[in-house]
Amino acid sequence: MTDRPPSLLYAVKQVELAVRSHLDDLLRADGITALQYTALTVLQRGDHVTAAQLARNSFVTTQSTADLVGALERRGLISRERDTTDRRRVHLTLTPAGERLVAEQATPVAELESRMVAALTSEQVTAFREALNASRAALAD
Amino acid sequence: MTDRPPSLLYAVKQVELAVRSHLDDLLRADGITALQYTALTVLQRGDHVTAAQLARNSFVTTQSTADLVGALERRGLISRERDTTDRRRVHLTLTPAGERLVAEQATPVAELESRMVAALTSEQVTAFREALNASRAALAD
DNA sequence: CATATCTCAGGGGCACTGAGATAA
DNA sequence: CTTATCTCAGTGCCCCTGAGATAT
Repeated sequence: MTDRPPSLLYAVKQVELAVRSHLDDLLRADGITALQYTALTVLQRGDHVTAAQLARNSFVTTQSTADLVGALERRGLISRERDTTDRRRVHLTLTPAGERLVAEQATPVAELESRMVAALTSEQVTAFREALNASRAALAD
Repeated sequence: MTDRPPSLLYAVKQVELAVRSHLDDLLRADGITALQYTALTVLQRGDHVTAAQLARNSFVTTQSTADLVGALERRGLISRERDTTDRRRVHLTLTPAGERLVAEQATPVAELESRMVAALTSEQVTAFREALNASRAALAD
């Protein structure tokens, strides 16, 4: 009976759990979760995102993102605006408070990432990033 | 304004979301979640695991794993046994039904993993695994 | 009519805090 | 007395299915 290595799927999950745990610690004072923070950074990178796009991008249903969006709106971190040309769509935008929160956390979050890959060379980090991107692309329908 | 690459933390989360989505599809017929399946594979690899060990290994509190363990016990997939020498501990073991479920899913899950890294060479897969392990180790307290 | 987006209603899983019982 | 493990109670987030309204 040879000892198989633990699966890559398990390793990915383990890293994600560790990241979430540390992110939740950083964000506890702001009263938001790691997932909510991630959504804010997505909105910061590209404006005029809708809830449906957020859902497709995260492999979940539109309904699931409704909770997320609702929580962020209640906290005044994002605003919702009906598209004037396609009135089914509701665009999400960071409020000034949302922008501020993301800006304030940028440094601590970057430090967390640096700590995560501290044992790797910059070439290894590049390869790591490419492996993650390839994995994500391969599993996207 | 240079366009920073999306963070590694985000890339890890994206891959985890994709994996979970596919795992949930595979496991829906069995009535368990991706996280519950992961717990079963941990128990398969090493017996005599306790809920507290499971919690520490997953960066969550003991209370959080209580729900998980309870759900798996209600489904008859694991059994709980009080340690005779240290009677605070409760060891978790796969039942025959639990063993069977993990065995039946081993092939589909391995195929999912193969699909994920199909675009990578075996050397790149090895490097990927090592980067994941290093990341996990760096974030473990 | 078919498709896309969003919403409402209900339910289960997962994680937290806080508090307590038991045992080492 | 201190520490570790487990349990109970309560809360909120996340995600699902199913159904429906609205717009393209």
